[in-house]
Amino acid sequence: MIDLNDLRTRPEAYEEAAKKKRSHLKIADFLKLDTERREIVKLVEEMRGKKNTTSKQMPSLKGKEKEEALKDMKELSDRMKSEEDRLKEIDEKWAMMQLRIPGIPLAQVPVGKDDSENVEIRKVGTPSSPLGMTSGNIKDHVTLGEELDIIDFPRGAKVAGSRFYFLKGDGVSLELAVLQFTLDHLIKKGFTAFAPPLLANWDAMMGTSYFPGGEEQAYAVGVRKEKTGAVEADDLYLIGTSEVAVASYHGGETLKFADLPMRYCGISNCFRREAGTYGKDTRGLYRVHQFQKVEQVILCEADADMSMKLHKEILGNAEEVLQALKLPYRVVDVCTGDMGLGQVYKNDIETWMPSRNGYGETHSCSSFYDFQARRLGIKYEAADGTKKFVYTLNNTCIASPRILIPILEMYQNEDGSVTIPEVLRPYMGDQKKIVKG
RNA sequence: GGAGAGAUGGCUGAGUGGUCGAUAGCGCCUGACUUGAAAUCAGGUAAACCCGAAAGGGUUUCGUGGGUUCGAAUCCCACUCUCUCCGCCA
Repeated sequence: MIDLNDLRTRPEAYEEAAKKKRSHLKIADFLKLDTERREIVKLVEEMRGKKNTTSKQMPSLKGKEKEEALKDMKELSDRMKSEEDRLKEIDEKWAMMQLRIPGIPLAQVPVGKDDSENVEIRKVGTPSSPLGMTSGNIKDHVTLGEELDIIDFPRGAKVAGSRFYFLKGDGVSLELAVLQFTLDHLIKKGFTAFAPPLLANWDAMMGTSYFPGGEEQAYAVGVRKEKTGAVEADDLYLIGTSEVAVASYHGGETLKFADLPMRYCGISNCFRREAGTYGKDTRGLYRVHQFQKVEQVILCEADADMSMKLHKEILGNAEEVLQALKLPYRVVDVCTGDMGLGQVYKNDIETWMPSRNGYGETHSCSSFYDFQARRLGIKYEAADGTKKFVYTLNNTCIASPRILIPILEMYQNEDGSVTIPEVLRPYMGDQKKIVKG
């Protein structure tokens, strides 16, 4: 899991990271438990050693000798049981606590409490009114979607509840077009595409560091019985991103150095409960329970420079898609308070959305160093023969329907029609516009 | 969903209560022979963690989790996965 040697060497760095990431975990508490655990481990191992030694002699013993040995062993066995139970108890606590120890943000990451303190690092394109509009009669995507009969919110709510929707007719084609365009873009760049399982187990959710902590954001199928590990039903979770499945793909494996970096992308439906967001972004396609996403996932050697190089690469891939769609956007450095537990560096891309009269988050690019790899157990054999944990990164390449917001709104025309972005037309039978009727 | 078979080291495959981390073969490494290679022969060859400067020592691991036992790869229970047959099905 966490690099314990590193943690023991410089606990203050982790303490600071926890503070910056607004975690309540006290590293000192963990270290105290860690020390306690090591003492018990030592004790238990000594007892086991003694047991093993005697046990090996047992077959050669006879008569009185054997009887005495049996008596001793019985006694030792009883004492061991209670110590082993104590160890098991502490081990569980220790492991859960360890899962909450953060990755240390890079020095350049701005310190801040939440997304309001993210720092803009560049702006591409100029925020503007929709391209085909001269009047101020600008419609938002909800109105456009309704009038063009390509998005249906009321019926989505009827069938599944709030934050669900139907895409319909050209709305479906537009979504598939933008996904296919993006996927092709990545495949051309040498990415291997995955259509992963949409359900994942606890290990995958934990390994990618969504669990523990994010349980209430995931739809669960089946219930895990505490402790026994037995399952009530299926014990699976609907993934919130294909990253969960794709990053876990090589879980427990040792990779060949020559195969690194691995450039993977996943296309999948994504499911999020969005608990705790009541009343936030309730209108439209911005925050919905189910969406589709093309996600980039990178596994690379344990090298900071290589990781940063790839971070920029996958950030660039996403920017290229937005540029091809001719949508204005900006890139921000995400501050410490808005980062996930394991992330060491993170950029968001925010795309201009006229209805919000502002930028809205559409992409999220994260570097994890070995944080996920340690949880997932993904190693590689370095040139010198030693085994190291890989570094992982991921970034959205496109997420729909959220990206349909700027597309519909920026490409709307005076007559209420929507022009289809040129790069998407080949994926829609050269259709140029979405019109009423 | 029903019936059955199985899961052991990089691979194949032995092992049904004790000196078994585990026979054997393949593969791989080292050495000998050879101008070189092949073949042959000899030796070696799992991982994680802990203690140690090192040499070395210890613990754990035979699908996973429980249990029985002084002692479990081996016996019992549950689960997971794979394969075969039947049923159902996009």
